[in-house]
Amino acid sequence: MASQPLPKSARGRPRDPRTRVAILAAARALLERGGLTAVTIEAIAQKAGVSRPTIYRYWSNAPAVAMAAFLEATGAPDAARKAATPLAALRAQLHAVADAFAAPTGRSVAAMVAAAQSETELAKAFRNEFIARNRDATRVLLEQCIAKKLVSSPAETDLALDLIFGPLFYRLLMGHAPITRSFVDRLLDVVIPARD
Amino acid sequence: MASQPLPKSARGRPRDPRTRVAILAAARALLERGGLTAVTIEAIAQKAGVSRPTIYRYWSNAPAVAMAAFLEATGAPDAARKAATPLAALRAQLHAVADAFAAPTGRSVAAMVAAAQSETELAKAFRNEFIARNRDATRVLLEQCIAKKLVSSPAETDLALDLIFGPLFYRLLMGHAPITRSFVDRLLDVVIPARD
DNA sequence: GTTATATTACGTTACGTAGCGTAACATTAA
DNA sequence: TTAATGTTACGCTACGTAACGTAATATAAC
Repeated sequence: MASQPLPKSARGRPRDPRTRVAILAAARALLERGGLTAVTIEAIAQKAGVSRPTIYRYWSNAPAVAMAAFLEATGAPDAARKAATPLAALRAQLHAVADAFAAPTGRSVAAMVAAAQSETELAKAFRNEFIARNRDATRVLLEQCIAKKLVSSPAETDLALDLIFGPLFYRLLMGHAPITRSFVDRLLDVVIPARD
Repeated sequence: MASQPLPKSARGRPRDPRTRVAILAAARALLERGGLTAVTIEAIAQKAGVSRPTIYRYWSNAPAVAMAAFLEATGAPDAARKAATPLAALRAQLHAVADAFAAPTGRSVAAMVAAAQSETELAKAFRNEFIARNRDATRVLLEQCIAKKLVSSPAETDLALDLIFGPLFYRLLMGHAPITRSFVDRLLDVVIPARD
């Protein structure tokens, strides 16, 4: 009897899950230390104890690996959970963003923004994952604030998001001024002044 | 009488001014078409009709040439000259920025922001020239508006500048929404609401 | 003035290196 | 038997530099 061909994923030698993990961990470490230019296939291979061709069997090029590593290391924002009010939650979440941007992670974020400028696929992945994640989480909190009339509601939520995240990324990328929690507070004072 | 040694620039064969011009023009053209990755020393050399070593005698690497070409092509902002009031001038200048960011020039700006992430020297040059130029020009107009009480004065001018340029760069780099004149207008409505 | 000489710009050629992306083949795990 | 992985080996692009010769200009010596 001719047996049905098994699905690809079940035939042959399975991928060693440690391979993927090792590659991403190596890429992440290289990214944080030396920026995007340090993330070469050769360096990843050596650091991860994996052969170069194997990496190409997972991703198409070095920036793609870097992006995957970055996105996997960057979970959904969750700093706002134990806040009492939506406004406090919003503030807490943006403080967390400021902290991350000011820390070494910030350099990785900047590197990914830079990488996304030259490759469409990377740009799409970055926008749909990292940017959207932060924007959406903030949008939810912002709309809760509006619904509960905790703030003078801004004309448009999307505009407000640009007014909040724009300056944060601007400082991150230009480096003309530090990214602090008080900077976030002053931004919020302008964009969504507390009611009364 | 032992004559003083002449300044370096007066001895020997003078540089052919066309060399520098040709290199920068070639770099600029390559930058606008193919982004930063297209600006290689080899491509510049070929397009400019100049040898590779000659380029290295002027600049240390390809991104440095690209930055020089970009900065030379980007003069000081001047769109605000024939405006009637400081507020109109401010608006006109920022409309010009929006137009530039929405045009092919915008891609060059984004490419330079990206390049500035990996090299300190480039970052400094970019910040001190391009960013400072735009910021300073806008600051002057903004302070005129405040002095004449045309707007509700923002708490800090620098914060206002971040709130204006931040979202513009944010949209340029992320590409999640278009950069239009009405976007500028809505930004200004929030950051410096017109008085009364 | 005319002629040497120093100095600098530029081209040509060549070199070694890094990193890329791919192909061929052997080995290993299911 | 099938597919994952390692090993090795290519060819390619671009880099950055070095060596050499020549062109252009200024200064100095006569």
